Amino acid sequence: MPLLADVAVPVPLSQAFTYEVPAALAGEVRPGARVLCEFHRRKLLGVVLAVSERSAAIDPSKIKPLAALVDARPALPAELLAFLQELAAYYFAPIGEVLRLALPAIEREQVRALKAQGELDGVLDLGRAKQVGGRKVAYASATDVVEEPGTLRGQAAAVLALLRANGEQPVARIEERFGNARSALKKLAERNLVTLDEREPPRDPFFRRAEERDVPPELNAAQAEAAARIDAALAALAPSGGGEHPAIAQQEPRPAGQEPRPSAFLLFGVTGSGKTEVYLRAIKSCLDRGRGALVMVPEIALTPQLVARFRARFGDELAVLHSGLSDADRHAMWASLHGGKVRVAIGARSALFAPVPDLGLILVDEEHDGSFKQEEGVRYHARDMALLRAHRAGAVCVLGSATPSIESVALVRRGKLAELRLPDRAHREASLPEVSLVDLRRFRAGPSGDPLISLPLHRALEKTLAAKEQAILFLNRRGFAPSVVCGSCGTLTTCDACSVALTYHRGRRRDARPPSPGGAPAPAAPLDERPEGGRLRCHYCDYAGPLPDRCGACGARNLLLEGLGTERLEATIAGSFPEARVARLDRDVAGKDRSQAILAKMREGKIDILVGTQMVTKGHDLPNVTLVGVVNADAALGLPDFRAAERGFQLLVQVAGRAGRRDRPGRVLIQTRNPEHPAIAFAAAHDVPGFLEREIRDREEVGYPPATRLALLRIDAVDESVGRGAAAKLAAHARTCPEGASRRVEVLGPSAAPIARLRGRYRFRVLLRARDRGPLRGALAALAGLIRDGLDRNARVIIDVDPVAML
DNA sequence: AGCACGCCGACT
DNA sequence: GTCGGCGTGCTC
Repeated sequence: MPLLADVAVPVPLSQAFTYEVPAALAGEVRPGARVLCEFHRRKLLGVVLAVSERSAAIDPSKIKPLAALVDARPALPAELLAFLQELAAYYFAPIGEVLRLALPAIEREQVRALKAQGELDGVLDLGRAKQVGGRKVAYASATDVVEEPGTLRGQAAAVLALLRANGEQPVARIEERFGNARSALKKLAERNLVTLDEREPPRDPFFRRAEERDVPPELNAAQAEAAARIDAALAALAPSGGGEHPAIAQQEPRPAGQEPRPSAFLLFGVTGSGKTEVYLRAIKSCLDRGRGALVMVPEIALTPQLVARFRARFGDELAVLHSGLSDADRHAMWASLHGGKVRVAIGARSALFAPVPDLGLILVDEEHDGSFKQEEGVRYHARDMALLRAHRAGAVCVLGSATPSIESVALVRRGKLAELRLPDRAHREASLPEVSLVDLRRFRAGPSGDPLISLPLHRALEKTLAAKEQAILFLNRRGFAPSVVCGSCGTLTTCDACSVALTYHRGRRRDARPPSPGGAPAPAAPLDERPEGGRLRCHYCDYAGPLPDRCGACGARNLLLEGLGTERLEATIAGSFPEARVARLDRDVAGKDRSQAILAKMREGKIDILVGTQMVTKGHDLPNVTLVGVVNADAALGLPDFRAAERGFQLLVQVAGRAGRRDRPGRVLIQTRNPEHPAIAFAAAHDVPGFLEREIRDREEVGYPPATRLALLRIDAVDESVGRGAAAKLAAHARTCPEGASRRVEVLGPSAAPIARLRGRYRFRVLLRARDRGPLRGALAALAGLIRDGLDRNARVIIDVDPVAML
């Protein structure tokens, strides 16, 4: 019987493909290793899932041999490989695409080896795989040979002197100083005065400057209790499989139902209660037991300050994975984990796939955060998958938050997570801020004239400035004016490709112009008063264009800029408080490092009022901020999404947590037209458990998660009727499949998506809802078949299991 | 996805 | 008369 390998290839198909393992590679091809294989007249980089001696299940004449082995040692350890396969099955995602999430770049060394075998002839790009490492750099160093006096001239003499003085140098560095030093070096080398050699430059995958080690602080009682419970769970883990080489020892997943005691936790701790210190202790005790740990944080939370805190405790034991990494650095991080040199990884969503050796602990900080859900490609939820990976690996998982997700709270109630509470702020003197609601129906506009800057908010800002303290104004809308409306016919200017309003962005900052005196409540500025150089932008596609001078529908020259975005808020505030230093923090002003720079200025007290979107919510410890104003709390609550209240609540609590962190009491003003809304009322009362309790009951009532499970089919097509037809066909199929027919799976729709057109494609949805996961999976399997070969090819269908964004 | 094969319009 | 449009079939 032939030796056959199941290989996943990077195509959007869920099956693996069978290849024959050539005799020459028989002992070396192992699961998790990358291979080159011919696939439909192309050569692709695949991953071996399994190898076995067996008779082929398909026509043996179709089976091709593997072309080459790329990894001597499998790139994906068994634990990770098995986890990825389960993830692919869970999300009905093509296995090849899922594996790609976890694969490292190819080392140039490997490429060279393959070229030598002639296997890369005709392969243009290795399936877009990045290449790193193995870049040889030439170094020059002086020998002990002494030159004959007077034989060296000018540059050669200077270069030699430099090498003798400073020791070995990269040739490139010498060239920086001496132009083309190459010829001089060649001459020197000929006379044996210098040696040249080529090798890989040493790469320090970590930060150059060493972080000073900290001294672990004393824990308070709650922290100590939490740390002890996590430690007990770690102690109960199966002993690490690692002998001499912990990274190579690969652990078999423990059979289900054999869990001795809780191994997954929800760490529910209010802002400032010291969750991070509990994480640090947990990691320490995990490392002490010889196992690796993985820390996941939301995208924006991975700041230098946070990393510094971890590095202060773990030094070079820490691999930091983030989007700003170069390919080479990313690979170096990957390799140091894979090789077992480093056992702790910290990163955002994608760190879920880090090859942490002998995984013993996964921490998910701010587990409620929406950025853990990947919203394109493989739509996985990193928090859910963290629980799965930990479970499979026989590791402990800790989810932490001050405002836990309803899902996690439900898991606690079902006994799947053990709850750990940190009820107090770590610094006792820091008290919770005083929250007051401003009912916008009852309060008029303040002196600025804008109804969204009420008199109480205006007065509070004045007071804060007078006390030389800082304020944050939170507004969930970018741009200057969120909508542009014709004053004559009322037509809203929308994007040509998307069915959404275009936002007016003023763009380049001009001097803030004071509002018209007398404070006329004019949310809409007349056309001729608006600054030059603004553009209309679509926040959903990349469209940006000039503001037309007349209405596209009726031709009237009467377009009005309506509503308030962060740009306009910044300008209005600057106009109303000319003595204050006002800055803005949103996606438009903040490139990667800019936001850190703005927050740093804030921390240094060089800003008095910071205006911004979500980004200000996560701003780290800003001790002098005593006022937080939520300009329009209703904006987040009105979305057509069953999670709108939950998200709004989390946002309010998080933003309120920015106020008054040290000795100064903080104050939070929440402006709303709906003060009775539970999200607002409970946030104002600092009553997180109360909100969770109520929200979980509401979800049960309306039959949404966590009371039920959802899968969303998103259908889109350039042609509206094609999309509509495909959606109808899918819905009909879902209703007639066994699970649909028996009503174990409820089918809602088809319906047009809330954003009915996006990037030129019409969008439809079909929602599947079930009490249990099993039937839902059954229905999805049936639909996956239909999607594969029963639909109009011009319609795209995306299956979103456990959807978060319902738009 | 990609890449071929396969049948119908405007061009050197 | 060809070059080339993208419809659909298939990939071990």
